[in-house]
Amino acid sequence: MAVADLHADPSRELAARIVPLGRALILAEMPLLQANGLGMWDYIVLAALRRSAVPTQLELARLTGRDKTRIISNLDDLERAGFVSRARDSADRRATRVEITATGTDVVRSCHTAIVAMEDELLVGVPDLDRQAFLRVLDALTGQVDQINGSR
Amino acid sequence: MAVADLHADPSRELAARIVPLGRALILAEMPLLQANGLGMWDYIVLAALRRSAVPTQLELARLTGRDKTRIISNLDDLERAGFVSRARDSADRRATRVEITATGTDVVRSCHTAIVAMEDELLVGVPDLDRQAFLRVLDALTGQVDQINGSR
DNA sequence: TATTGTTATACTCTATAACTATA
DNA sequence: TATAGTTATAGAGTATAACAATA
Repeated sequence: MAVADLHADPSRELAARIVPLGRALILAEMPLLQANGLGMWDYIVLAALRRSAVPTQLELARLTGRDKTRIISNLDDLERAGFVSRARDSADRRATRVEITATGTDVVRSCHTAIVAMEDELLVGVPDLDRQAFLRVLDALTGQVDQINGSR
Repeated sequence: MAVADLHADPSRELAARIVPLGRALILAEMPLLQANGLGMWDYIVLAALRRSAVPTQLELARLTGRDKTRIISNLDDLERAGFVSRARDSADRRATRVEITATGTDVVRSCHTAIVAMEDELLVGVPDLDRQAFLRVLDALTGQVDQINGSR
């Protein structure tokens, strides 16, 4: 079977189609992030902080799916770069409040714009109705499979 | 923002939707594979062998995206379990020809059936036209993004 | 005693280099 | 000299355990 036919093979399962696509998308995003001095996890963390203020560092780790011990080095880097600020919570002095800075917001917005532009380029030949159906099914699948795996 | 809204957020990029879905799908497949005594890579290798006879071990590694050094332990396991057979190529005695056995075919078919059934369950509420559009866009995206990343 | 952030440790996965036997 | 398969080593990524400060 030719490589070109491989993806269109109806016998291939969803995971066999979706996982390689995810890998390829990340690969395509990498240079866009690196141009802004960010690693993938840096961007994920910054994007989460931009979407909504996150109470504590632990909550941020949970929200981004990153381990609480692994998110530390990311926050160290981001703080050193001036993209986030950390401060002890005055109410609960065990907790650390993380906030995105103005420059951090600029950087994450710049990355987001570049990524969306790249993705629009990918979808240039796809009809609008197909795009909408794609996103619909994508969200439906995510909801279903998260439910199976214990909702996480 | 509530967790349920997170996936439907139109500001989230494709990768941020697709990668977690891929992870979740693999997680959902795991128990089905383990029930047949297979790991994920075992299944990927067996499935590739079932799809088409692969000339050599190296070719098999390239086709499945596995490192040529890492596929060895998988083939060792699969051979020990009687799911594949290995034999030196008589024409080029450096090369090893790998073939799937009858029991290997049974096992991979059993896994495939279970996985497809699981996925059908996931898509139970999705209209046929949406499914078709989903797969269309999925294949289109894969083609585009592979092209960007050097077609591999 | 439990929890937040942190550090240290171990374990998995992967990539690279080096070895053998063939060509 | 180059290639297929193998082994050994080192690196990155992850999870687990243990610790200090606070509740």
